[in-house]
Amino acid sequence: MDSRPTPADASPWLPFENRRRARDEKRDAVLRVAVQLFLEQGYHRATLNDVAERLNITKPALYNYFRSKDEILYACWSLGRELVDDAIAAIDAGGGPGLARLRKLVHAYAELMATDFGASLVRFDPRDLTEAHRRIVRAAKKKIDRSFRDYIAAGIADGSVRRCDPKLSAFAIAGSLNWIGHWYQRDGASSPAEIADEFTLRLTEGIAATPDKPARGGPKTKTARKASAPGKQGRKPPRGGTG
Amino acid sequence: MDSRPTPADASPWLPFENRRRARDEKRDAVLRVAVQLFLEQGYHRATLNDVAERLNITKPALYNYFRSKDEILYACWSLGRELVDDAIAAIDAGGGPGLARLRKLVHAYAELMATDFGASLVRFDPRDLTEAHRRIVRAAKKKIDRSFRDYIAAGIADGSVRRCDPKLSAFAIAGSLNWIGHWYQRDGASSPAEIADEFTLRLTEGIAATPDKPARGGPKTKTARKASAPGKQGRKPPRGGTG
DNA sequence: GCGATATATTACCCGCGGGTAAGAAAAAGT
DNA sequence: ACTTTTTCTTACCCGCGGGTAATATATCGC
Repeated sequence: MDSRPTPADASPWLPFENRRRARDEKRDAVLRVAVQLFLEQGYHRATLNDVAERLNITKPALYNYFRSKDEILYACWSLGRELVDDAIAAIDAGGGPGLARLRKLVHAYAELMATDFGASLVRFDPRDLTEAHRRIVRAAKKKIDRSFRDYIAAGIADGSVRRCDPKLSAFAIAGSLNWIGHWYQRDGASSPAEIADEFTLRLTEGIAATPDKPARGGPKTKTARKASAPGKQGRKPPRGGTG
Repeated sequence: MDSRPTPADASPWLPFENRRRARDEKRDAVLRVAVQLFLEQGYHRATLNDVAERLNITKPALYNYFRSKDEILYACWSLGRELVDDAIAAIDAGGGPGLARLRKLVHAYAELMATDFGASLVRFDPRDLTEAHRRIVRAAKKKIDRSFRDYIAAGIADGSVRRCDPKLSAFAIAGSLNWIGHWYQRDGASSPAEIADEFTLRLTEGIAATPDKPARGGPKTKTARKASAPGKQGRKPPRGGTG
């Protein structure tokens, strides 16, 4: 019985059936629900009871997988961090002129901001974490910021980017991207891919060395529909469905 | 004794002296301290006891001026809103080409983000407010967004701005500005004026119709040191001192 | 001075929510 | 089938913090 493929987003704790999945899967399920709830209600308003309820379990069961609420928060953030790190690693490995790398990063980051774990990078408050975790967060953010600046600086060096202050330019670009995590919603007018395409263009055309002739034909953004970022992304679908 | 001119940022409730100031001044003092604490610790971590303590009073005394914690939050936000609205009104009154108005708005908004009440516009979570207040917040944000879009659209119409999607461009610009409210700190490397100058340039050069030849000489940002935005800003110093 | 009003204090309530203890129910080992 | 181990539930603790009641102290009009 029960040959249904489990709706992919469903809880592994089916109301009273086969509870036999691996521990890690359950842990992941907790995180998926938690990040969703934390984003939806805000960390402080979302209670562990809420999280448990959505999983068809009770609060204390969560403590089999996590030691505290803030550890769950950190784990969510941590998954998002992995995604960014992978993206950066892939770009670094790829090489190319500074501007090209910057654009890849902008594109990948923009798409990330439209995912739950990606958004958690910018919507969670580090002050809710322990000092130890907070240090890690600070370091990770610094690293991301560094990537933006390095690509810009590299671009200036290799001539693909106009002279500018890499620090403030990075702030401007990253700020714009981070904000996506605050306003993007699945039922919005633009798809993540469209947003990423558009932002990649807009945020880099200002500092690109070559004027770049931005689509004289019209403001249509659906030019680069070809799934954009090739590798890196498909590894761990943050929650494939329509949401 | 005690002829000191009260350090300007100090509490009107001096430990045990002349408590005789006007009600509104005290209310304002509550808000000044509250917004500071809410930003510094986060709304949920900051307790009313904390607020009261910094004012040399006790928690229940606050209830002479506000009915609840979230009302204080709203009042803080509301002050920030006034500042933006004033800025927009001044720009609208001034007229000029779309790009010029957009730049004025960017500049004013950037400087606002470096103030407590300005930052509260983007760092407070509307979900902490009552539904009624939340609606007001939504409307206000929509209005601000509208201004950005309108200036861009006007710029496209009058030829000062290149063709682009006003909606996404506004998102990109506003996002970048909003993010200032998250990273700016008084002891940072750049002053609000410098940041505002730099962002005004960077965020609009991409969509400006005239290439604008951005300072070929070098990445020095102090070019536009001439107090930038003329009127509108000096009216109500958000807290003049060095902070 | 004296009563009325505004403003502050002390002492308290209480609900919410993170976290825990003890034990039931599955799963797994043998 | 039995024990052992893991996982989950029921029932609870308790501290924090928003909010209130009752009362005291200024302040002001007279």
